[in-house]
Amino acid sequence: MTAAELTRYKAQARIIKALAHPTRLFIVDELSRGERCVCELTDLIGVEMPTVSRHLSQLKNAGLLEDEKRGAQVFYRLRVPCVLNFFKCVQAVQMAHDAE
Amino acid sequence: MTAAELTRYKAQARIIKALAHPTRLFIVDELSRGERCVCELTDLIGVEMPTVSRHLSQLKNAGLLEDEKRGAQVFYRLRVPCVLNFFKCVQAVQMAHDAE
DNA sequence: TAGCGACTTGGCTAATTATGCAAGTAGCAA
DNA sequence: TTGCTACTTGCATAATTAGCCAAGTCGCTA
Repeated sequence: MTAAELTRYKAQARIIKALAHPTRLFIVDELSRGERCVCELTDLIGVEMPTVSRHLSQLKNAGLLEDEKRGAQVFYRLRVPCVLNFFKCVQAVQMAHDAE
Repeated sequence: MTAAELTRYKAQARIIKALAHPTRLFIVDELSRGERCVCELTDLIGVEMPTVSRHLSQLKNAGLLEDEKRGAQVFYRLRVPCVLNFFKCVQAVQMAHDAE
């Protein structure tokens, strides 16, 4: 693997890693139905708000979400809808695996 | 998040996590061009064989690869081609992010 | 301007992950 | 059966990640 390839794969891994957590998958799934503020997501998920906030930052830093402050609240939304295709493929993997 | 949802997201996260590493992305990319034995991948990647072997196990346990022993060698191949679509979407994320 | 609610960040700890070296297994060939 | 090559697994360590509580910021409203 060349240094250039390594750099490229690291950048890709960072994006995929942002999705590689149950809570963050839940967030993406929820945001596929429209924007949500941090407090709404916190209620839905059931962990402390600081934890949710960090998950959201991670997704945002990876380029998957964008945020908008409106008054005291911060709303997050999906930036790149194609990530939802991941779910379909993951299901295909699961079915192939279960049927082994 | 209900207990059932949590279980589902955990299972999905495990599969996505298997892809969330530069070396493992390289492996998937390489295997998209055909099966490879552990020694070939080891040469290409440039880390110790035990490390490559563990990355391969992780991908296999997630249901992404299958292996076949032929003589002293073990050949790995992609099991679910749709994971290659991930790369396209990841590129879309990167472009959207860079253009921000 | 004082106080409140919504959010982010700092600091810490526990858990997970990545990697290397060493040791073990399995197939083949002398 | 001895030895060699290909691979996996054990064990230890370093690095990363996830979570909580506490403290800080920012916008609104009394």
